[in-house]
Amino acid sequence: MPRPTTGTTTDSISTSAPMGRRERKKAATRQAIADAALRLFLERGYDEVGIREIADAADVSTTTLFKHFPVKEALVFDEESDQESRLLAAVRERPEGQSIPAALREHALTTRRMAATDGDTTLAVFTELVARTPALRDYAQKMWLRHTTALARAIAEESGLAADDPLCTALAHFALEAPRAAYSHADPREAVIRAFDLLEYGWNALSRPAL
Amino acid sequence: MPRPTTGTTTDSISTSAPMGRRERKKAATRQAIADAALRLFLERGYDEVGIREIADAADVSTTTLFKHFPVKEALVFDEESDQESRLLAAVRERPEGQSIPAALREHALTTRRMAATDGDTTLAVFTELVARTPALRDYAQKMWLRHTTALARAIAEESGLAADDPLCTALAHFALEAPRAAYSHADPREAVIRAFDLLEYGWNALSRPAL
DNA sequence: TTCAATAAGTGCAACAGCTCAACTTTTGAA
DNA sequence: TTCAAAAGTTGAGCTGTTGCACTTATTGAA
Repeated sequence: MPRPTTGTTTDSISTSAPMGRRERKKAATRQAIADAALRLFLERGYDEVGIREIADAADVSTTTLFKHFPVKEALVFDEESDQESRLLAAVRERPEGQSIPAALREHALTTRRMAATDGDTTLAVFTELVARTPALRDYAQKMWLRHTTALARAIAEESGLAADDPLCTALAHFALEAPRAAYSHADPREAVIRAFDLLEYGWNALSRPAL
Repeated sequence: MPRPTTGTTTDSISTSAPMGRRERKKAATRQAIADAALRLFLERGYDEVGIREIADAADVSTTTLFKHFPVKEALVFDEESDQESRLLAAVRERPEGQSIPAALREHALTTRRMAATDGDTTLAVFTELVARTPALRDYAQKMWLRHTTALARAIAEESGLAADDPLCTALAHFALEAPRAAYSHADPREAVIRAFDLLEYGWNALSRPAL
């Protein structure tokens, strides 16, 4: 998910704990690096900007940069844990009567890159950057897949199946893969919908063995 | 898929065309590189062996090595096109009355890493190498995913759906992802079976709109 | 047989991403 | 005030990978 601004800001973080000077400085450094990186990436393209250059622009050493971001791709994606929360919430707090796959479909359509370009140009440009850069696409995909386990657990709880039922893992994994499967289609949105149809029918047939 | 021998061999290739000296030498060089690489990898682990060392062992320059194999991971996996053929054949030549997902499940169970350690220790050791090395796991996965398009087309032909029906893409993609979804389970075999159950029910419900 | 075109291979330098070890500064608290 | 941990720096260096200029070997045709 994109960061809200590109300008150098010392954004307060949503945690209410009043962090000390130390933490604030650390956050500021991190932010400066991320801002510099995003600006350069948008200007010239991801592959055209090197780590050393970003470090220079943020006025830190490359070593420091890598202490804040484990790999180059991570400079682009922040807030991974927030995403996981939203994903799980989409399942847990879905409307009455909505199936789990249906909730996941909705979440996929509104969140992940499927969002129609509504207003926010910054977001649109950011999205385009990711879409155009294979390394970033791959990384984004892996990011989502990292949440498979948590999602599978949530699915198990919601459905009453055993926590380690392979069916839950399979649904979780496939649901997170769906946008990628749809990526190369003429109409990705439609492709996502159909992919979830597949999952929904299968799930409904299998998740209530009692019926 | 593993290569049959580790010893340096100038294996004849199954193509009947009597290749000239040039092509033969090229193939021999390639084989020497791959053999050296595999031997070293098995001895000391993938990450512990560098490109320069492999090139030395095969007595070629690193430049030459990269002319034969585009990336380090490719040193381990050969015969990618053969795999694709077998995958497509599994769908096209499935027994009468067997559904497409069922055929894919069977193929997944008998081929990819699911094979019980039956006899061939070389294969077992090779499989273990891949399983233990994240970079190789990822690469193997990408390899399979590269066949999504071809598989989707085969599925479309066999089912009578439109060639670009998203349902075919989705099934193809999910079927190729299934082993990975199952990877971390206590009983991966069982997990693969259940994952394909999900796909099979969904597919059967959706692939015959006329019924 | 000769010869030019082509492909394979070489050597080396360089770049990009990333890590390591040793060292300095800042900071929070005792 | 003191002191250990955390944050940051420096600089060297490793690894995968590429570009470039160059040498050979093989081949198909003249």
